Amino acid sequence: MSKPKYYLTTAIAYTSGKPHIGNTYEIVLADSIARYKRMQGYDVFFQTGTDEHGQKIELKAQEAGVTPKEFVDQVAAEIKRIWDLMDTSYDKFIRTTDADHEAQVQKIFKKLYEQGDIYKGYYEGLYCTPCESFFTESQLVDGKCPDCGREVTPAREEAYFFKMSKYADRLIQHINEHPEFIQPVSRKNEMMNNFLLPGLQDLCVSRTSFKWGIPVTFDPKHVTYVWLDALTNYITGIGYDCDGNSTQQFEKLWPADLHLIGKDIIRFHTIYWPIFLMALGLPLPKQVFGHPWLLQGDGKMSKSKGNVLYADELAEFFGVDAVRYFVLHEMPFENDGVISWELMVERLNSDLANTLGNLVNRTISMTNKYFGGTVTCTHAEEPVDQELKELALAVPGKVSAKMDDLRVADAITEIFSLFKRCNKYIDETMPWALAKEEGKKDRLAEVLYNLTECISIGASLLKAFMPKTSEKILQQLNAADRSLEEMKTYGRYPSGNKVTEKPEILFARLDLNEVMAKVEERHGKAEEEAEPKKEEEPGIDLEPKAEITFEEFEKLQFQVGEIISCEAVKKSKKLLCSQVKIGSQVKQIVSGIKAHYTPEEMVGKKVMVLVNLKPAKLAGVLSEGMLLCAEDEKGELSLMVPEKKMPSGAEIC
RNA sequence: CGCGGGGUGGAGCAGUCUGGAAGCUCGUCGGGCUCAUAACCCGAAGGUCGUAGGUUCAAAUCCUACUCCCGCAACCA
Repeated sequence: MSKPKYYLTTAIAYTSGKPHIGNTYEIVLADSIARYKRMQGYDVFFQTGTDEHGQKIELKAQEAGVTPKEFVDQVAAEIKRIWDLMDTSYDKFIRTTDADHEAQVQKIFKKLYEQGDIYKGYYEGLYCTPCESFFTESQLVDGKCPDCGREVTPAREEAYFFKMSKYADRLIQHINEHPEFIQPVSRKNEMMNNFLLPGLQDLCVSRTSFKWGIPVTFDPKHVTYVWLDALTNYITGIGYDCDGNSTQQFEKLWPADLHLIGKDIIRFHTIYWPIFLMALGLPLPKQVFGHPWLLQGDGKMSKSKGNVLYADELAEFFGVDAVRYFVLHEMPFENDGVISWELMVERLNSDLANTLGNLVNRTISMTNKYFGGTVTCTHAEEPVDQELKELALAVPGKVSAKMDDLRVADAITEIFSLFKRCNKYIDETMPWALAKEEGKKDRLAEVLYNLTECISIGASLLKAFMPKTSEKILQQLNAADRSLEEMKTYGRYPSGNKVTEKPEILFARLDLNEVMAKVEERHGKAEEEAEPKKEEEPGIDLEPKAEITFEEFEKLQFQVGEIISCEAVKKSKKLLCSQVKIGSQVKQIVSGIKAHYTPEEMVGKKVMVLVNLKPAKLAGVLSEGMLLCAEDEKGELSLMVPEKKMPSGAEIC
């Protein structure tokens, strides 16, 4: 009998920049599931990849002075490098710029158009011509363009739309009949109540405002807009063909067993994607799991600096498996999790170094010390062994149960409960005391045998989560990796085997202060390098603006202003509201610099103010001018202050 | 009234759907042990479960209002 198949995917990563630890979490989570399913005997196919089209990438590429393709090639390579670094066992890495994907998307678009699911319509909104952007009523500021403040005009852009409503009833029925379809279940009601039941809006599936996308074959000024391009990767990646010539692989793998995605895109995967599939006459994926997010806690550490955590940097400090352990174990099932350097160090020390590493180390050391490394099963049993053995036999089943519910963190906890029990067992049996009594040699051997056996089972279970560590432990114990089936019998470790003579430290304890010092040193360095070495400073080139006359320049009135008080604007995240004394008058000015200056440090500063700017409301607060700042490519801001002491109100000209 | 999530001992979380003795891991303190990576084992302290009402014999759990925090969006004059 052939093995049952299991097809799982991650969302494809958007190639606008280097993926941070939160993005990396998803692929590691998927990897642990894929590996565990393989252990359970499934024929697993695991697909991941990159989403490479869109206006944002077009812009980023332009900024970087390269073609969009060059840009995404580079980012996709970086993403792949990190996925590989994290030891993820994906079978296919699809890119939406792959020729076969693009060809299928074009065919799918055409087919859906021909069968009437896609129609040509107009994307309507308020348009700001200079900015080339559409806005909704609510986005406008004082009825004007939020970007440039100019008038907007009602306008419409030609676009293709997908008729979502046509399939809504079928989808509602499907969701109701398949309670396992949306995971966690709490998300199901959200989708139903917010989107499905009120009535679905048709989805815009093409754009004419940018070029970097898959062209619509029969109307080339349009490119396919994101979801029809991105979601279809799940079928094109395994050989779907719209004309009916799909590969055998596709026939075997589809429908997918699991789409693993971030909770932010659940809507697209549980509503639009199923509807696209219905339109194509394909079965729906069996399950969509929207995992929570990994957030970076403790923004205090270096708020204004880039304290974004990246998988490769974390791996450098802690090792790949420690990072995998952290993200897998620390992530709650439904709520968002937190990651920080401090928490990483704490987890590594307590779980990996103390509980696991030290257990392996002390067991091997004792075996060497008392028996020259030979592990012997003497059957000198005692009642105290029973509990340990029972647990060792029970744990694999518990792990499988947790994994079937996608509760990866809980599954790992189950494995570690076995290691903890082993540590306790050592205390209960006191091998060092047995060693002193000549008549207890057999008992001592049996105790060490039990430990070796239990650690072997635990290590084999770890394979899905920490593959390298699993391998290392088994090697040190000279034990075979065992299958889940083999874990059902106790005592498979061959009596008479020898463990390694020199146990290698699996996870070294780390000192938090040292780690933090290193982190600061590194991040501090990066800044220093950018600051004082002026020769190496790359400089920033801006898009040149149109020339202006001196008369035009003279219309602008700049003066020195003294900030006499400053407070944060409530209900806004980035705004500070300052009272600025300019000569004898005081103006209220709102600025988007909360991330860079605290209200306290603002007070007393003498700054450069554009005084005669038309007042406007920001977040409901009146602003009567503008504080001038320099901004670097990272968005760091620096207020412009006079180089010598100047009175408030002094003209800047 | 933009959308969504959340407030449970010092930290990170479970428990909330399906009310019924507040639990886990870490940290702290005390004790034990010495094979081991100052580790391991045992014990203890520490919580009005965000606030205020309500339903109930019984509320962390259900209902209402309020409040604070986070992510996205917006704001960046």
